[in-house]
Amino acid sequence: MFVQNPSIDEAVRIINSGRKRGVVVVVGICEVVYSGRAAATLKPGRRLVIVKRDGTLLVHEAEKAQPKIWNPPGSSTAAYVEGGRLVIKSVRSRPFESVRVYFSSLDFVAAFDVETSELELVGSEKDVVEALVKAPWLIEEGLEVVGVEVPTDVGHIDILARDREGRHVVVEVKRDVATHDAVFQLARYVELYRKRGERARGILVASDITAAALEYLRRYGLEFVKVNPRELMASINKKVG
Amino acid sequence: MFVQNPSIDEAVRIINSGRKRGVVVVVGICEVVYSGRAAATLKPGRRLVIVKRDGTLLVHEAEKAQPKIWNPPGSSTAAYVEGGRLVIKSVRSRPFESVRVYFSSLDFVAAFDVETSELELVGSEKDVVEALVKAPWLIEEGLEVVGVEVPTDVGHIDILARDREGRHVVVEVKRDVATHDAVFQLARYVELYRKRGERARGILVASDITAAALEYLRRYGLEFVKVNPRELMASINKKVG
DNA sequence: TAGTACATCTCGGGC
DNA sequence: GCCCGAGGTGTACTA
Repeated sequence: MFVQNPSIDEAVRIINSGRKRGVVVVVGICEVVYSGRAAATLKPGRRLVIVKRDGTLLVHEAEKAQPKIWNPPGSSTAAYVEGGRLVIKSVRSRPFESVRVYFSSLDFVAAFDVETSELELVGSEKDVVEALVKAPWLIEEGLEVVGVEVPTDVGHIDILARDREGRHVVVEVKRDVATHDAVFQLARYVELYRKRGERARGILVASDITAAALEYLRRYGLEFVKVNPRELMASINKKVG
Repeated sequence: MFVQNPSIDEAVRIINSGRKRGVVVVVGICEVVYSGRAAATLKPGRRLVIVKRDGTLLVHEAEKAQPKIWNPPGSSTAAYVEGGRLVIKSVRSRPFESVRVYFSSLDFVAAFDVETSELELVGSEKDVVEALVKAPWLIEEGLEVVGVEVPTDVGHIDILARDREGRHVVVEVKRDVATHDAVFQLARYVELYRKRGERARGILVASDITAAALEYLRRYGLEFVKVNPRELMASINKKVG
């Protein structure tokens, strides 16, 4: 169901009724006004506007992955006519944010029966942690896992373990390049034990680490173990079947 | 330039040539395979696929603001025919990631002369910092700004100042609710001075703060000043004109 | 609902 | 190109 060079009334009808079926796509020359936590306006230009059935509004341009202006799911989005122009207005309540799209000309309007499906993603940090729990020897020989996602006063410890000498080992996992933030995070956890006078080691497990982060790591007496998430997943799948 | 129920050859032509002009929109039943740092597949379903002239590939469904699958700007994205089916393939080099969209049926293909424009956003953290630099008394009476975005070993200090007693004051600014992360960040900066034996205070400026963050703040001997970004911007505009 | 942490985050600025 | 941090981040999960 779509219309080239639609009349304004047709456009309003398609946007308001077609949206429920899935996704509405509108292309035309428009101004966009955003006002909420911040504020911005887009001068007249041809843009791709998407309205989804969950209230999502996206205003895309010819570059970049992110929409220039948007309102997230749960927004109240609808079309109407004002001063002879098509207007799409979207309002989000908390925090309050409003987006209005004023069309001066319409190239195209269409509603599509697009659906939503489940995505099973493999390789997220959670998967990496799970894999390491199953194969802690990949971090260090003789490591015994004591806990996963252990809550502390200053955040969650990804993996808590004991080494062969019975020392606490805090393991912080990053699926890609670790920055100094990860080091400070790890340092906070290790500090909890060291303050209590207990011997504790900290190991940062990541696919790589920035030079600055590595320096801090050494300074704090922490360790780095390089683990490639892809290879890790592969080796685990091989082992486990 | 658009075609309903296009032939596969038409679709390939429109996608590969029309993309350069701006944005190509394809709707049809497709399977999607993503493989890279992580991996995922989408079972056959009707989806909205967008190809941008900068190589961006977006696979959208009927809900959520984010695409289910995507490849960012700079990817090599192109269409071709394989086994009688339209395939859109997108490859990103570093890190390597590949997305392939296999269409079993096509509802719609179109290329639009969408452009890109400049967005002037008002109310970002940078704006808040600038406003506070102009009106430091809103943080504390008698505060003298010494530096902005001051680089340190552990990150950039938003605002560096001196109080009436000549003490260093590190100001960390968050435009919305500050979490414990902001506190730890601030603590890192203040620690730099305190370690050197210099007296230093730390002030977290934000529109609000979580209970947990406030507790850490007190524990570290740091302070919180509530500043509403919108009111701040308004008051500054009034003052400055 | 608020708080927390992850994301194939994306994006822009600095060096 | 790497590094770093903000983002109107969005998204899922949990208490």
